[in-house]
Amino acid sequence: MEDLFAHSYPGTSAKTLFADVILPVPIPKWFTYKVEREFQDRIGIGYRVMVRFGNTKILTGIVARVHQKAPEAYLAKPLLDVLDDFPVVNALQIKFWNWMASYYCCHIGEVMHAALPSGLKLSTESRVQVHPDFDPEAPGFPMDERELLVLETLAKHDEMKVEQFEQLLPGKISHKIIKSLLTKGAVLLYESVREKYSPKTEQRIRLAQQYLAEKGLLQELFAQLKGKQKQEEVLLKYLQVLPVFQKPEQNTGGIVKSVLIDHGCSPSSIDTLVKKGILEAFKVTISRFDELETGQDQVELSPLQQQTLEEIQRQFQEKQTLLLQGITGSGKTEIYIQLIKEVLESGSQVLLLLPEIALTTHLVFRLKKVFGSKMGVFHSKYSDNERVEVWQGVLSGRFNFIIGVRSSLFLPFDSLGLVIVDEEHEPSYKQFDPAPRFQARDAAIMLAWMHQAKTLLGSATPAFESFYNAQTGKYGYVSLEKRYGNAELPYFHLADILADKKKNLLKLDFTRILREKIQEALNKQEQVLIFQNRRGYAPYLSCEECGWIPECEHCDVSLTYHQYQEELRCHYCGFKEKLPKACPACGSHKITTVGVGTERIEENLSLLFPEARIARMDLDTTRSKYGYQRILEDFGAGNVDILVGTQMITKGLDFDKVSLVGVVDADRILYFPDFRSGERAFQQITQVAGRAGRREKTGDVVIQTRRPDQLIFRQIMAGDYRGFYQQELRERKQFFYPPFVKNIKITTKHKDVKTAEQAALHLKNLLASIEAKKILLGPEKSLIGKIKNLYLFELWIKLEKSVSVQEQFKVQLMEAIRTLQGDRKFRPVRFLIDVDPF
DNA sequence: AGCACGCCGACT
DNA sequence: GTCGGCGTGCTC
Repeated sequence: MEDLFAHSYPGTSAKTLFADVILPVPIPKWFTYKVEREFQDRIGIGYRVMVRFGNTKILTGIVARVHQKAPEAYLAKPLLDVLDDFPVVNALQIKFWNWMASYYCCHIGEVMHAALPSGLKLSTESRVQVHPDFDPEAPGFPMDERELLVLETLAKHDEMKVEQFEQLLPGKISHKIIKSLLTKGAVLLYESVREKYSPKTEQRIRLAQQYLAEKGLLQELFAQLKGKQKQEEVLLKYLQVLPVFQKPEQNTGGIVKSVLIDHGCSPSSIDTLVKKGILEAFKVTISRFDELETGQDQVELSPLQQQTLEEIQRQFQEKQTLLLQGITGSGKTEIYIQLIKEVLESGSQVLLLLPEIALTTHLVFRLKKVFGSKMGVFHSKYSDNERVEVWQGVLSGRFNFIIGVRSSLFLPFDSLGLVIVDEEHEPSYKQFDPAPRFQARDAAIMLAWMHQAKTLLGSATPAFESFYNAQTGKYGYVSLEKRYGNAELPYFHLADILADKKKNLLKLDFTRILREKIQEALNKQEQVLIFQNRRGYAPYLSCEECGWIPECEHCDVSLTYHQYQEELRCHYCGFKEKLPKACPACGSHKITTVGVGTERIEENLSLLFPEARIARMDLDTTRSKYGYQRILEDFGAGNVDILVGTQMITKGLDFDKVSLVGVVDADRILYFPDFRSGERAFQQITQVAGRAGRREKTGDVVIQTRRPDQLIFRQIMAGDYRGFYQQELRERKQFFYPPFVKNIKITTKHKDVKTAEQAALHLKNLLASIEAKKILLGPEKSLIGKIKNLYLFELWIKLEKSVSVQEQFKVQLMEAIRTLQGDRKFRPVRFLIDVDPF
């Protein structure tokens, strides 16, 4: 009987509901909470809920499942609250999170943490208040001075955050005092929750209704205001901007207050009129993004582009994923636009992933012109509020096309039709830290698959894995390269650093040929790009007498010299130190800089070419939200002759006047202790070289190296990606590197060297017994052996390329780590797992 | 991960 | 004696 009743009124079901909640904690579990009656008919998958976790913490979680099965092993706690009227996360996303957690060996809570903009995560603060029943006069417990101090301070405010007491009393003592006051019943401790997201509002002004109804009143009013010139002015201005008597309905929306002020009205007079009840002030919620009309920008495809587009469409019929190889400036953008248009017209959503630094370029403006306000941009420099608005925009359907960085994979899409990953070879698609350490390109393919959508990977110099997958037929492949000749390839010059040095021709790190080419370009008023992949002034300092090098106290790295602040800094833990006047080892004053950073190159250039206008673009000069854009605009406008920069200059520059590109130190890219260094050198040098010469002009590229005889340079110069690929592939096969094996890197972290190493060694032994074709390497001290006083050891696993083997292996790997952590000796050791590491 | 609880050294 | 170190266990 009861059940029948429950069926007809689901909200009053007699059965208790339970919710499995994902919480942002690294525990490989879902947590089951009881759903109280009041929440039963407004809960479901993807709702945010507030729960008590442990004794004190209050957390925001996401509901992953609602069911009726009470947990057997424990008593479920009740949900404290359901935060939304509609789900903010959909079931597909939860599926995606689960995949990511299992593929990248992390906890779903960590994925959730990365996925939700923090504006959607509630923060709780512990607050303290004087207990309402507390009587300070009552003879009760004796209070000591510190307790009285806290009570006194508290009495002045009606409530305080726990952290505020830390200023009053040093750190941890305040905790104790509050605790003792709590047991004495003098104070009340509670968690207060606040929504972090706040909508943007705008102050508006309108005419009070009564004046609108009766015209006579207004005339009277003007008579009254005679002599009050400023106020009269405001009113006149208002009527001028908004002719409310012709169109009374327009008064409701009023005018933006700042617009009136911009028209020369005095803010105080406006306020006075509002106080008198003549004008009304009100607030409206507005979007943080400009509403743009969908542009009418027409895209014309060239015959080659049209042909390529058709080929892409043809291959998409058979393949889910497709690699489009096309050199920069070959017209990929127009093809993207056409594809996106078609998918949007069919009613599906589109996601275009870009590496972070490519996101502020003309490409975005171009797309904005075409797709207008239906396109959302998701930036890493966006504020939290802006991110929440993009999230909500996808949820509400306001945006059906998103262009964004790797984390835009997590936006709440419900019907993706196409995902494009541009510059798919870019290393910035891989997240290093913290978990989930995912590769956005690969995750995008999985996400697309879950949506039954297509993925298009675009690059001029594809990642080896992608090209391999295309070669083996796993992906489709379309090329957008000119077939005959390489008319667009610039003239390459290899400059031998050592040879010039011997002949005394190397001046301030510049070879003769590069100096001459720069001078030539300057004479012709053409622009120059100088590429140096190291920011700062100099990597490190060294004593000329004894060779002493300043090192960080907490990390196993040398300190970087920052000229501007005259200090030495650790890039790993933030440790700072004033520049020593004398060498602490031998007392010598001859401390010199070793190595070259962008700052130093900039300085050298200004010495070599005093008449040139030089700018620098690296992490340090582009930190602000629009810093990058400003430098690019300046360069584009021709206000700069020479632009020095890191990898950033390989992106987004598309200027006709660049006739010369210089690579200061190619060896730095080439000799990186990493199996991908060759690949990366090929990609980076090709990319930056591609900036030289456009359209009708052929540019020059000068590559400075100590080893000009290397094969890779000839391949770069010939634009021979395939040749390079073939040769490199043979090496990868021979030495068991991806794409022939699956790499997993495990890093152990502990304050004691021995323990860190032993943990890795024990893990290796446990893994050795797992049945799978594999190679185990290490443990070896990490490249940077110590960070923040924790020692790091690495274990590399090369696993056979079989999905089922990998899945099993990962499960057993997690088990092995759990076993190890059962050993008290290894309990405090942290194990970081990196699947497909770089 | 955080956080509380609990058992040991170095100070008023 | 207390304070505060950090090893240990737990979170629905």
